[in-house]
Parts: sequence; structure tokens; C-alpha cells
Amino acid sequence: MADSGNNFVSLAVYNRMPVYLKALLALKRDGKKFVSSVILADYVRENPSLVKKDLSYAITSVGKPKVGYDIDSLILDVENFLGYNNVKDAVLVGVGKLGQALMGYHGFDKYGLNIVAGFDIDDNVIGKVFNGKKVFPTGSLAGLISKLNIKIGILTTPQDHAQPMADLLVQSGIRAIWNFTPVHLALPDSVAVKNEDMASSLAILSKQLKEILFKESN
Amino acid sequence: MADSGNNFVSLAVYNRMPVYLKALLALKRDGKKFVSSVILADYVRENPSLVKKDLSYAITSVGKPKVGYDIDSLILDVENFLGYNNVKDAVLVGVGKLGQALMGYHGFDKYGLNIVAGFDIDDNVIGKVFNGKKVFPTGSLAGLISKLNIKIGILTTPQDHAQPMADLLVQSGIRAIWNFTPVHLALPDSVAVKNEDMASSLAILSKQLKEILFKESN
DNA sequence: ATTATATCGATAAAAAAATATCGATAGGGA
DNA sequence: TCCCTATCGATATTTTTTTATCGATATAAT
Repeated sequence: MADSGNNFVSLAVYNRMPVYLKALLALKRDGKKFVSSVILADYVRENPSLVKKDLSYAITSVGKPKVGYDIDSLILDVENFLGYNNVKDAVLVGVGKLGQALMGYHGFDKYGLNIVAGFDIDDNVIGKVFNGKKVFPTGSLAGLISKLNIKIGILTTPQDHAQPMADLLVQSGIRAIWNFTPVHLALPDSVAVKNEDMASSLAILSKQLKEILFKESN
Repeated sequence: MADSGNNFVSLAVYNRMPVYLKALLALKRDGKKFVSSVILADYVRENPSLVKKDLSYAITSVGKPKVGYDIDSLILDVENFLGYNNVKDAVLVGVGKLGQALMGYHGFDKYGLNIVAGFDIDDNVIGKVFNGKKVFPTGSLAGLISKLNIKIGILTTPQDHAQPMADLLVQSGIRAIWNFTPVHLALPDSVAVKNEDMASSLAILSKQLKEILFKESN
């Protein structure tokens, strides 16, 4: 049965769920109607028991013995679990290359993320429009956030502006910060943070590469 | 004592290690010379025992009772553990906004990542230079990879080019792919993959936000 | 219709990870 | 100098996560 919303589900589940979703969408494209935990586990390289348990957090209907899960309904369930179906407004601060890339990224629609506007201190980008989203001076941040009751801020500033801009976001009422800067933000407990940490990603990739090459060399 | 290189260290440790490093650098900036596991744990919001165990994988000298760890030497140890000190060459495929942002990102130097060149199929970017790195047509990918013995490929193409370009990278000798596309790549076991999965990051942030707001509302 | 089997969902067992405990000891203060 | 205390590093305990097992059952084959 689907999780009612505030029971604890571990972060590991949240990390795997989008992987299942991608696999399900690929299977659907291949014309499949049903998938078993064994097939799906094989596809994403996990254990079938783990897949069954993970899906149990999202699923609203039962799987059929001998057949598996209905792919269409499972996709809906997983998308729902991940919150793709409720739109989340956000502002983006720091409209450099990365900020522009994120503002222009159409994939966010699919995830239910709606970047309402960008903010910057640089007159060269203020007033510009990326993917239909305008760039405003940071001075107008607080007004827009409170007017639209926005809770999520995306932080893509240069390093030295990260903490001050995070502070400004929090003062303006933001309650969740998606931090793309490599800065350790000091924030109150009442604000959620997700660091998009390229350092650890790269370290993990290097570690895996090292392991693969090591295995081959003996 | 430091891990000799191929004992198993869990991914969780790799995820936390850069967080410790950021904290250590901040403490150093504040003029601190030593730090205890308690202080560091408090800073990064982890348990002191966990911090001690994690650091034990990286550390080469012992901490002092009553004092803690020498910050300077700990920074070196952690950087070493994370591989910041050995340069890793990489190629980048797909020089759109995101690709340009990554090519222009100076932080990678610090991590020991050196993007040697970009590759694209679009004549509008081929020949251009970003941050001193030139963009070549994908046709010249294989040659450069084998000539320079490059093992890491960064994938920042549009979705529909992701799998074909990943295949090309693998054929050309790439053994590790840092995948910034939202595509589930089908790759042989001999190739490491790290998906930069914005879907799960966003889902986790949303979950945390929901939990924080829920806690407050009762 | 009967039987064989693949799969589910629940739960038990195992493995892994996180946390607590504890003896040893360096440094500070009486 | 001699305690007292904070901390380390090692290890034991607890908790969490993952994996295996098992009865029930839907489908397919005989």
C-alpha cells in the first residue's frame, strides 16, 4: 500500500525510486504492459526483494502473482510518490551559465518543478528572459517570494555570494534550498537543504573506476 | 589508519567525506588548528562516533586525546582520500548550456578533474573555446581518447543523444561515465556510471520540506 | 479439471551501518 | 606533582537496511 505521507521512508528509497521510474518508462516504450520485481530488479541491478519493498511505499494497487505489476499504474504511483503531480514553485538565484542551464531545462516540468523567475545582481542578465522566465534584481526577491508564497530556492551563485544569498532567501521566507554551490551553508533547522555535491559524485565515480580497473588487473 | 586503497569503503562514507572537508576548510579559515570529532560532528550534523569512523578511512596520523585532530594534516588526508591530488583527465560530450557551465567551472581543478576537451555535433559550437578547452566534432572523439588514454567521459547531451553517445564513449575506450542526462544508460559492467540525478535530489528536498512543514503544523 | 510454476506480499534472517561504551592517555589546573 | 577531564581508537551494541524464505494465488500447460 502507498505511504500515507508522513511515515518515515529512507533516503535510499528516494534515491532508487527515480531509477525505477526511468526503467518503467523504458519498458513501457518497449510495449510491455506488466513487469515483475525480478525483471525490474535485473534492469536496475538491485535485489528483487528490495524492489518489492521499495515499490510497496508507492503502490496503490496490488501486483498479480505470476504476472507482476501493471506498468501504467505503477508509473503513476511512482510519479505520485515522487511528487511529480503537484507543482512546486521555485526561484533561482545566480543566473550564470549553470543558472541559465537550469532555467532552460525543460525536464523540470516533468518533475513538477516550476522555476518562476531568476535573480541576479548583474545588470547584464537582469531583464533577460530564459525559457520564458525573467531575471530580476535580487532586491525584488523578498517581495516576489512572499507574494507568490514560494518555498523553494535554487542557489547557483558564485561561491562568495552563496551564504549571503542563502540568508536573503531564508529571510524572505524560503524553506528549502537546492544548493548547487560548493559551499557549506549555515542555515537554521527550519530550512531544508539539498547539496548538489559534485565533489562526492566525482569521488564515487573515481572510486568505482578504480575498483573496475583493479578487478581487471588481477 | 588510512585505507590502503582497495578495502571496501561504503558509498555513504564517500558522500560524507566532502562534507567534512568543507567543514575543515571553514574551520581553518576561522584560524582553528585542531578539531575534535564532537565539534566536527556538530558542524556537519552527524554523530561523533560516525565522524571518527569515517575519518579513520582517510587519516594517516593519530588524533590527540583532549585535543582532537590536526586540521591541516586532516585536510590533506581527506583530499588525498577523495583523489583530489591525482589529476583525472576527462572529455565532455554535449556542449550546450550545461556542458558549457561544466567546462567553465573552475572548481573541478580543485577536485583533480581536468576536462581536456568538449565534443559536439553542432557546427555552431565546434571550434569554440570555453575556459581554455576547445570543442571538437564527435568524429574526433575516439582518436583523442585513445591518444591521451582518457578514462572518464562527462555526458551532457540532449536526452535522445545520450545512449548513442555513451556507446561511442565506451567504444572509444572510456571506462567511467558521469551522466548528467536523465536517461537510464545501458552499459557493460566494465564501465562505471554515476548518474547526476536531479529527480531524486529534488524529491529528497521536497520530502524534507514536507517533513519540516509537517512538524511545525502540529 | 488438475497440476505445475512464477510471482506477490509478508515476515524472518542476515548483513551492514550507525551509535554507544570503554580503557588509555594527553593536557590543564589544583 | 597529581588528579581530573576531554578525547581518541577500538570494540560492543543497537538500529537500519537488505536479502531470503514461505504460504497464497493467478495463470498456463497438460
